[in-house]
Amino acid sequence: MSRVLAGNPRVHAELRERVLAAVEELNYRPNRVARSLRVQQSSTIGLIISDIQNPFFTSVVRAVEDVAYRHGYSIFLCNSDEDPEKERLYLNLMRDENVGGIIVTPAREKRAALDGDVVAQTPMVMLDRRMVDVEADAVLTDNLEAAHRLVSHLIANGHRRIGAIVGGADITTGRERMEGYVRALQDHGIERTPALAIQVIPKERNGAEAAARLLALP
Amino acid sequence: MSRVLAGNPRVHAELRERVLAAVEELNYRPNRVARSLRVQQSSTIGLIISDIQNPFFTSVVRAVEDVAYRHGYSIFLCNSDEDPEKERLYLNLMRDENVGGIIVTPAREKRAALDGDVVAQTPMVMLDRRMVDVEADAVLTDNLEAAHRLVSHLIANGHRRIGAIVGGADITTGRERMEGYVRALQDHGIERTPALAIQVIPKERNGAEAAARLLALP
DNA sequence: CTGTTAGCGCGTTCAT
DNA sequence: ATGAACGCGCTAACAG
Repeated sequence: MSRVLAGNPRVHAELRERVLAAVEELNYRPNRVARSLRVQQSSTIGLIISDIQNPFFTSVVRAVEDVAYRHGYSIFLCNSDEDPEKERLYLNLMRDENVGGIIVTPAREKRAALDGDVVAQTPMVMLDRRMVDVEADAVLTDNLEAAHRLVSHLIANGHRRIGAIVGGADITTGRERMEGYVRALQDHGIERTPALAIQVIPKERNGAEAAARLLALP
Repeated sequence: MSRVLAGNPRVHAELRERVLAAVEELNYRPNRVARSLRVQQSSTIGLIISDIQNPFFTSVVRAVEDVAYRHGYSIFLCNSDEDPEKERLYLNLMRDENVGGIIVTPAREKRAALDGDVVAQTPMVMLDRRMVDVEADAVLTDNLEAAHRLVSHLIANGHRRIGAIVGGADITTGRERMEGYVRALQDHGIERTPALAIQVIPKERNGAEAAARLLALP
């Protein structure tokens, strides 16, 4: 039976027919949990997102789910909510669930210590941000360059008093974008006003508060 | 060992210590797949959403994930993308994964036939929309009443030419809201202009197109 | 080509 | 209070 459903070619047509008939008759469905236990792997990808309400991450989720679906995989979604402790818990959980792989947008650059070595046991890819102390592939944008160009563009248009709201210094994106901002100002000989640059944990609410603070400046 | 970790009280303190020490030493982690196979249940909730990029559903996902987390459950997320066939596949998948329960926002009122009876085998709750041919609890809003009040409000403010863009007639929300719209017009003796009421599958793109059509009307 | 068997890692039951 | 054995449903290996 296993062989028939697995598409093993070395089975007689007649036997295959009989098995398929029985499958139909009993509307049998293979138990994925048992299968997963047996092969020590599951057709599931753990997706640990740092903020499920952030539209950027939403489109990530959508895209990942999309190609996973096309390949017969499904998604174990976790929302770390920018909380390293929750992230750690979920990372361990994914390992314990035998997922085929993990995609994570790390909440911080330094990861909290993991129970055992999740990374060694489960394929993992980082997205949008990195954990600096973990050896794994990552898909990233060049935040420094992007921020630098952004600020340079404003300067070219005659602006001199330029603010910035970016992620915390302990998140790749925040650190790099801040660096791009600072360098662009330097490169154009503009003096920095520290109060104009704010770093927050990247949630909508924090950004709004920071913006309000900037706008209230004299 | 199993007894210790399960918190079974009938085990000697000294033995418990020894077990705990070993657990620590080997940093042992229970295998959730094996557990799930054994108890025929998992601490996982299947969440089948009809459009992951819709901010309404995003907040649903967030909320569900939140309370699941607090109870030690995690989320198996699926995006049916308003496609009944994908929904059917995922419903079956959730059953095959032995999830503890399913939350679904149905893509259509009439569900496609399910392989076997998923509903009989797995607790299920419908959210925002119903499947009319499935016996299960549902958490809903009163769409008819809401649409009725909305339109009545516009009428009270002097408007007479009122358009509507709602979900398809084969989705609970679409059907009910349309009914509220129609009734409100009737109740205030306003003649319906059929071209003003459009029903589409509720995706951002469809809504934008419909709006453009409405605005192009003479 | 096909039937049988072992074992994945648990929780539970049956004996102590 | 604890150890031993069984079986959840599957796949892979082994034997015919």
